[in-house]
Amino acid sequence: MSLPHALLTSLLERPSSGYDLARRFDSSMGFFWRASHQQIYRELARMEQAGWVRVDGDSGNARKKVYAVLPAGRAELLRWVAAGGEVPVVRDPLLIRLRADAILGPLDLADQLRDRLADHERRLAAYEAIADRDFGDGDGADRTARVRRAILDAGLRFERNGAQWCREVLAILDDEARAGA
Amino acid sequence: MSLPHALLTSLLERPSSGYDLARRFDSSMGFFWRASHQQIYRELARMEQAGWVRVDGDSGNARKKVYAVLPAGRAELLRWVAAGGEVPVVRDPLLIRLRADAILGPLDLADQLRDRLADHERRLAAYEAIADRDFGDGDGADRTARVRRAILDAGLRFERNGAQWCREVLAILDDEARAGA
DNA sequence: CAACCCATGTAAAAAGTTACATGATTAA
DNA sequence: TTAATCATGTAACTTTTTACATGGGTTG
Repeated sequence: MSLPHALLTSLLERPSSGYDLARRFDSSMGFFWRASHQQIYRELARMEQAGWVRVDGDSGNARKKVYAVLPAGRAELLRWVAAGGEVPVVRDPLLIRLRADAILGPLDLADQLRDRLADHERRLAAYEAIADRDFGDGDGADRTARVRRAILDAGLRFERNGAQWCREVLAILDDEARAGA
Repeated sequence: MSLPHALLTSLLERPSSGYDLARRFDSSMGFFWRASHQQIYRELARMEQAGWVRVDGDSGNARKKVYAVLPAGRAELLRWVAAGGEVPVVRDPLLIRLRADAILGPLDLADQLRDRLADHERRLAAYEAIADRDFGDGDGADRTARVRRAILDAGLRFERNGAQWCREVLAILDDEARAGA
């Protein structure tokens, strides 16, 4: 499982509450890992049990629990990073739908592809904004910045590639719509 | 859930046993959906219960159960295709590892990136072989072939893009290895 | 004072993974 | 005759999703 390690990484960057982490998993981190707040709260509780994190002296708000990584958590993260091995799973229902379309005949998927394209473009714009803000100045960058930039590039590439594919498929579907009209 | 609909699509193409389906999910179909044989057998049993498929007169082998789609299954598939809506989840542990590397300092990830690159290249070669075999002759293709080709293109693009990204990241990591030596 | 964001959880259901289990057929 | 592949399943466990639940603080 990778969620606890994603959380450890985030907490090493900056001690945070479950709520803060949930928001980060919704936005910037969301493109390579997603998790609901329920998952995050449960996992934080487990990690505290395991002695990987502790609740810091909360700042101001009585309900807010700010977690920080303990040495055991750091060790566990390093162990997991070195272990490697998992291959990410790809699962795209839209491709199943396209396959059904190929077998059963035209199933009117152009709108769904347009939605997907808009999705890619929206995220691409968001990532480009982050790129401009955080890496805009150029290449006087240190190692940390270069690696972080590489992570962002994975997202940029993914969205650009996905958008371009959507356009190609739409060209096929729109073409036949014209021919059929 | 999309697994039953992936199965319905496969069964519409050709009535098959759970074992056949499991093999297809391991190979050609594997790039956009994966499922273990346990999942598949359980799901086929549910689908039979629901009246979406039935066991065909088995051919020869007494143990083999060949499933075929019933009208209710076809209707369910069409309903699900039209419904749309899900956004595929992206979850890549390697990006979490890279993030840990950015925060904690060099964590020796070059080998893992080389493994990932080899993985992309291996799958790319497999998809290109399928492309040559099934779509090699050119563009005198009918609609079904064009849509099927579009599905394969999603895989080709994904692997090419992933491989290219790996090479970029390796350039960064190898660069600093040389500088550090 | 209403609406919205902050903040944390519980419970149940669905989906996916891992381990275990069995037996037939086929090719070397 | 032994090993590989065909063929189907059960059971236990883990992970993820969805629905439900509560209450404080802030701003218009």
